[in-house]
Amino acid sequence: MKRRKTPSQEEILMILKDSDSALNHEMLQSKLSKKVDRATIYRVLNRFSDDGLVHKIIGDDGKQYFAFCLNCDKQKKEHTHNHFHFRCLTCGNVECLKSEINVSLPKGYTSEVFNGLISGYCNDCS
Amino acid sequence: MKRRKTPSQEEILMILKDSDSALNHEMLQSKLSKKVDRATIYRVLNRFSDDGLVHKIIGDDGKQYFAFCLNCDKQKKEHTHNHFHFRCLTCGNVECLKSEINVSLPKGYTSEVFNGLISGYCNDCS
DNA sequence: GTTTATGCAAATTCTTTGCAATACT
DNA sequence: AGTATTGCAAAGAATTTGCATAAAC
Repeated sequence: MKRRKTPSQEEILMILKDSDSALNHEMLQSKLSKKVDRATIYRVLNRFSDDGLVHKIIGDDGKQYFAFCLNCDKQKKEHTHNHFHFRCLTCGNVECLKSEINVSLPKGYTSEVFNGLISGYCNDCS
Repeated sequence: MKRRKTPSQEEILMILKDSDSALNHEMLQSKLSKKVDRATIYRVLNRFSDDGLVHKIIGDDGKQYFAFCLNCDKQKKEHTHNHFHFRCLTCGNVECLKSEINVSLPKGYTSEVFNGLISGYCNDCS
C-alpha cells in the first residue's frame, strides 16, 4: 500500500515536528488550520506510527499521545524508543525525557513496545 | 469514608494476590466464582488502588490492569512503584519485572505516577 | 483510471455514574 | 439505624470502521 501526500498529513506531521511535547487527538485538532475529521486524524496518526515516523505513547489517562521525537533521529536503524515521557498533571503536556533506559528482561523474553511514562508536575506547574 | 468488608472485595483481592500477573477487568471477571457486576469490579479495583493496596497499570492497549505486587511490600512507606511491567502480546499476561528503575527528572519536576510497561513476547510465547 | 485518503455517521470498546436496593457495622 | 457497597441500566469518552466521495498518482 503506497502512501500519498495530502495537505492534512503534511500539516499534522509539521505540527508534531514543531511540538516539543506529545499530542493527543484533541490537542492536534485544535492546532490544525482547517477542520480535519476525527477519524482522519486518527488514521493519519496511526499510519505515521506504523511507518515509524512518530511514536505512540499511552498516557496514564488512557489516551494516545503521538510524538515526533527528536531523540529518535540518532537511532533510526534500531528504532527503539527506550526513553521515558513525562506528562504534567496540570498543564497536560507530554514531553520526552532525555535518559535512555535499559531494562533487563527475564530469559527468553523479547521486547516489542516500550512505554515509559511518568506523570507529575512540571517546573512551570509545581 | 470507612471501608466495609464484602465477599466480592475479598475474593477480588485474593485473586489479585494469587495472580502473578496484573489483571484487567475482563480477566478478573472470568476468575470470579459468582457473577459480580462490571461496575462493582471497577469500583472495587479503584478503591484498592486509591488505598494503595494494589496498583494500576495502563497497558499499551489502553486498558487498566491491576496488580497486587509482591515487590511493593518491602517499600510500603515510600510507596513508589518504580518498576516495570511486562505485557505479553500473545498470552496477554502482565507481570512485574524485578528491576527498580531510576529516572532522573528535569529540575523542578516532581513525580506522582510511574508507569513503565514493556510489551513483547514472554518465554512461553516466543 | 486506479487506488489511497477523507468525511460523515454509526459502531465498538472500555470505563464511569445515577439511583434504588442491599448488606455491612 | 446509618452508611458503604452493589446491581442494573444508561451515559460517557476515546477510538475504530463502513461506505460513498474526493483527491493523488
